[in-house]
Amino acid sequence: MRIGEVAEAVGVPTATIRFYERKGLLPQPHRGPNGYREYDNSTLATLAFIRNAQAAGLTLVEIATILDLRREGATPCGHVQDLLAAKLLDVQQRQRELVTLEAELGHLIRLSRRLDPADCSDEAICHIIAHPRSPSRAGATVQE
Amino acid sequence: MRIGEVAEAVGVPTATIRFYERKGLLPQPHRGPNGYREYDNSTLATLAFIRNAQAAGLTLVEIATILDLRREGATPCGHVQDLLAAKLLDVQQRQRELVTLEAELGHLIRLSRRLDPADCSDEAICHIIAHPRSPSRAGATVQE
DNA sequence: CTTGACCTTGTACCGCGGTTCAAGGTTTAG
DNA sequence: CTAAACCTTGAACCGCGGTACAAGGTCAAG
Repeated sequence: MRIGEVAEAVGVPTATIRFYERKGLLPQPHRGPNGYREYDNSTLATLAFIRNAQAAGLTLVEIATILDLRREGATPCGHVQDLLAAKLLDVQQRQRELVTLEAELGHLIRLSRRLDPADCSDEAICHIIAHPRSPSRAGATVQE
Repeated sequence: MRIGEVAEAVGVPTATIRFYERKGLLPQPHRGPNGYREYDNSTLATLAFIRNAQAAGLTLVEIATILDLRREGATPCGHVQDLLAAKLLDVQQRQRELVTLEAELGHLIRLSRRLDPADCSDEAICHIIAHPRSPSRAGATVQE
């Protein structure tokens, strides 16, 4: 198969397939006499795997480590278990941060309904914001 | 005050202060005879505002729109209310995505305890992954 | 023989929020 | 006088996951 057919079959742009190749997610494919990349069905399987792994929240670098293990002949299942467990912790941590942020936003929105814009001083820029809840107590800085 | 003192007082690198200036978050400051930036207390207030707004999950571009309104002489409170309301929806949407992802990860991890690595075929790469839950039903693609 | 669809490569660009580096000028303490 | 600590500018770089563009080669249909 040529790259366009693979792209069509998997629903991914050809540029993305070349990008994955550069990143080591896909092996260097055979080349036809014209220099065109030639793929077989295993490439479709790998691309499908990448999609599923992405859906599980894994990064391309993490996915690459799995594919590398497989190419070395190992069974990457143990490594995958580790990655998934770590990812679950990440996701739960992120959830906690978002819950904190949600509470903060709710707090500010409720506050904004009590405040009169006429009272908003120039120096405060906007008096709705500038009401940090728990100044240093409930740590967990959030970056979105 | 010079940039280093401001940085010290607010707890932000000097490079970040110049970066904010380039992005329009801070106005062009007065310059001393040596070309050094000269700041007054209003800059400290603006930087504190930026920190609080970031803690509320606002992006620098969003914060800039607030500061711009204030510099035009307007009271940005209404705009801030809109931003916070939109941000709350974003956060809640993201939470839903993370709950879905958490469930998916839990599913895969449980699955991995039932599967024997010896059964993992080469072509599947890893049989733990490749079990998409609700193939197209519970939409909400997650990008982390 | 030309047109269009496909392929090749290398390179630059996107948002996001900065950080770091290079090459110089200034000021301050000893 | 000299060294350290400060300041200036412009520019490149980081991770992340691609996307886009330019300039060319190849191939099939009409």
